Amino acid sequence: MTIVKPRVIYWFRTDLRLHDSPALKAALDLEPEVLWPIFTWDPHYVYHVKASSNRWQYILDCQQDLSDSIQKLNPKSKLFVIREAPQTLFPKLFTAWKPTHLVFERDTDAYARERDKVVTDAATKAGVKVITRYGRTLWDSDEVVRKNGGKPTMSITQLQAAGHKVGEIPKPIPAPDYLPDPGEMPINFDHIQRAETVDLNAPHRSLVDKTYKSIAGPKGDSAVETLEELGFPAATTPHRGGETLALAQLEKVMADEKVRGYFSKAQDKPSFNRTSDDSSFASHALRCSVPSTLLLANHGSQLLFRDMYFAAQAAIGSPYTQTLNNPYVRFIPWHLPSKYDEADTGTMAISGSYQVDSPQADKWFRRWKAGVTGFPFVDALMRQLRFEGWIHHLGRHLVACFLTRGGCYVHWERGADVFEELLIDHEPASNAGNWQWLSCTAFFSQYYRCYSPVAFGQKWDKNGDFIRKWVPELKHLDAKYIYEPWKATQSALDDAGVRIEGDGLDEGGTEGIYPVAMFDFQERRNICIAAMKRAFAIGLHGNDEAVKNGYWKQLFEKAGETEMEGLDGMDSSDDNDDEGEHADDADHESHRNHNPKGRNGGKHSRSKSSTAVQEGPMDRHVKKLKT
DNA sequence: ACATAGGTTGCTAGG
DNA sequence: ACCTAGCAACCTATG
Repeated sequence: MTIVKPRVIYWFRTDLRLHDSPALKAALDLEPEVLWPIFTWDPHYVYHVKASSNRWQYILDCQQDLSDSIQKLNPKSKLFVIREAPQTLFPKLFTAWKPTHLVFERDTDAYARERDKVVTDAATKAGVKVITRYGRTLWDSDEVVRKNGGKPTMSITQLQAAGHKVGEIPKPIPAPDYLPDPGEMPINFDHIQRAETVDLNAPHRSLVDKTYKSIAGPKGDSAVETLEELGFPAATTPHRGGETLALAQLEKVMADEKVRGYFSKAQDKPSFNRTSDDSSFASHALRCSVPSTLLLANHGSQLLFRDMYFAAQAAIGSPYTQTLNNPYVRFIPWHLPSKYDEADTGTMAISGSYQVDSPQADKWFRRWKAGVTGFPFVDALMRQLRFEGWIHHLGRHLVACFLTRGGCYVHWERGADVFEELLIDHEPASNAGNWQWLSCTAFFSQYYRCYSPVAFGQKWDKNGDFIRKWVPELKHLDAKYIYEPWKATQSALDDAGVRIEGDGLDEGGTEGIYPVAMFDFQERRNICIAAMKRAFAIGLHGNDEAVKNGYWKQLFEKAGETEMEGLDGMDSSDDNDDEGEHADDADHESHRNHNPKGRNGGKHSRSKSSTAVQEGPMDRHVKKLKT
């Protein structure tokens, strides 16, 4: 009898790190004869998930740093990057390389689980043993869900109670001090290039996409991809990714906090300008480099929210990142709703595009995205987001509230799309969860607490230094007006050398011109709060029949709602919303947007929260009326 | 059943 | 600089 020593493929995915990796430890505990550290480029992420150059650069940084760290431990090894979908690649590797084990860190999102099942089934068929561990979160999200009665964790109390039942958070595992040699890596099989026709990133590519041109890259050495290979222009972010850098930053922050006596105090006053040198770096450190357990000491509360979102995602599955079919998110008839993939009736997953039910709301959305809303604090944040791929999480609160329930009344899925594209620290579970939180569709519901684009920033930055940095048009404006330039006197504007005009969308950054504010914030705030109140009274959720079959519209109309999908803005009545050429006829019907006060929908079966997951009385009502 | 307290991180006016 | 009450009134957790 011959004893076969383990030959292990370690499959790196989002866990681009060596420290505190239970899965990597499990792989090394096998005492393998050979270990292949590999990364596979998955077309799902390349073509179906929007990402900016900054995001790609950050991920490539993480991969390159990991590869360097592996090579330091064993000069024969590195991160071998293979350009093919894992679902088609692994069955061929199992035959060609003859591994005994495949090891990886589990994910909680629906796509990854589906993909991993395909790969795991292929492994089983090929006689390869699969070992997985959790490792991205404080507790195993699936365990948390189990201890929470199989239900998603929709509050911090639930998460803490469930986490307590799961047990102690394990101590961080040190990085390994050796790695076995990689085995032979014959590529004696056909390379399947991408089959997809969809490419959500096409508009952002400036070069020809060569991502899948060859299985081992242009030099045939399985090196980390470059932005050029991916077809993206150079990144603008000053933030670099990678475990080595992130750990060094963590060490510095902890040392600083000790010196300043902040060690036990979770929160300093937010500073929107500081980034990599303060506690806010935690979010992008978490993305793929620094294990959460190492951050626990001084970022404890933030991490609990993250675990809450991951466990919610683990329980809810694919509808977690959307409204439709999601029993746990409130239905609110926001503008610019997602288009759903008609062909894919099984999951009803969002297809990435949206309906322009209101040209006005669409313009507000495009101005928000471009950082030309005419609200300087909003614009500063959105411009920093685009350039750096990072903004302070309180800044994220403000711009998210402004786009959804506290200004534009645009669907939170639009905002989540933009953050997904631009944030280098983007994680789907946290992104969707936070957008649901801020828009009061799940996790949080106090919609009358509404962030002001003027007052919120002033609390910490009276002089508007943050605005001056990112909105240079207003650099010399008196601090009295910097948050609300529409109030500035002509002489103050003249002194600052700025004119307030246009919508900021067409000109290519004309110097000395800053756009007119999109709307009167107080007015929009009141309209939105009133609309939220009526939507809460109607009480629909993402899986209610009335939402799926469109009957919701009649319910909202009966309640006298006008601030909703499809019911406004089909004329160009808004006085700020003209295209600049026909300003004179802009004031007709200017009162059209005002909500009639009065009847609210409260009488319509206020579905209690506990009925959200079942068929409520509303559903019977709807079915009856539908025939 | 019902009441009460609490909830990452709201804003404003007033002391 | 820092606190409080009032605003209008959401949901969850607990006893």
